Amino acid sequence: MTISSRFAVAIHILSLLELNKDGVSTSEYISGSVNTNPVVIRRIMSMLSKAGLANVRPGVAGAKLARDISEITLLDVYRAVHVVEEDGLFSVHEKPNPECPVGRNIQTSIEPIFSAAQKAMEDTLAKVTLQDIVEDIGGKEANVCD
Amino acid sequence: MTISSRFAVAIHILSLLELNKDGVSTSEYISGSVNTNPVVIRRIMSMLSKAGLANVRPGVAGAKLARDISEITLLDVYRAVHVVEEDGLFSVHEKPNPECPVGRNIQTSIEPIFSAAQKAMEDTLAKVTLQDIVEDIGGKEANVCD
DNA sequence: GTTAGTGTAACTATCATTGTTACAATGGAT
DNA sequence: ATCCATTGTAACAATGATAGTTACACTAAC
Repeated sequence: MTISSRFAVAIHILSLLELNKDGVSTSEYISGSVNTNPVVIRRIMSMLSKAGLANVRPGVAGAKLARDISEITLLDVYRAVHVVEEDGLFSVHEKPNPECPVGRNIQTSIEPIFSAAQKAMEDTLAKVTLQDIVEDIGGKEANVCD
Repeated sequence: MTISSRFAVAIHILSLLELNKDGVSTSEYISGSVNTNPVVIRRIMSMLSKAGLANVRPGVAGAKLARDISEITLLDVYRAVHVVEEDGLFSVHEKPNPECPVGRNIQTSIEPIFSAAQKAMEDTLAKVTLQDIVEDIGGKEANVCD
């Protein structure tokens, strides 16, 4: 099991929007950098747009960041692309036997721990901004895709 | 996406082995508490056995814990059932365009962060032992499944 | 009006998960 | 030695998510 690459692609997209901020970032252009189908990009872009991270308009070529990259955390991106639901990282078997002490208590015993573990992961994402990524990626690279 | 319920079931199984330590915990018996098929239990038990957390023998009815529950962390269980590979919680798109500064750097920029986030989650699991679970579940419950 | 680009539905292929049946192998009970 | 409950595992089905693809309606810049 893995968390969908949608998340990584979304980070890629937003970083590219920043580094290509003076150019026109169409889904075609972005898909060339990500190396996938433009529709995949548009689907993710739609989620980013709904989450208020990027702006796109039908008919108008090119997406733009909706906020400064220093104000977008990886947690924002992660939530935007719906890769993991709230308290939904771990799944728990649904119908344990209520006749059994273990069966009738296991869910409530485990859930807070699973929840805390998920939160620890998400807190880590919250501490990183797109700016950190872009600095790491493009700080030394002068140009954008040819 | 969710982490397989194998993990939750494994915790359930091991907790049950503890609370039923004086009884005979066959896959049939356990499956009754988990409410699933005995084969599902045997499959998970096989992983727990390989990981040195439980002992089972072909032909001999009933599994037993291989260690004291205070010495088994949820991380041990999580690793045992292979729900997430090392550095494999997040997936990264595999072939970004090397011609593009973003494409050729995104993977190495993101990976350490993904790795740290995963580690934060796993560290949380490492801090909880089966004893914590069993105390929470069965501390007040006197009996085991009828 | 033409045209490039976005939005989205629909379909495919692939994969992991979970449950199921089936059966060989094991070892305790008799 | 035989019986038989149990374990170990292969094989298969059903389900659901993912990622890619084609197709096409809709939008707005020119």
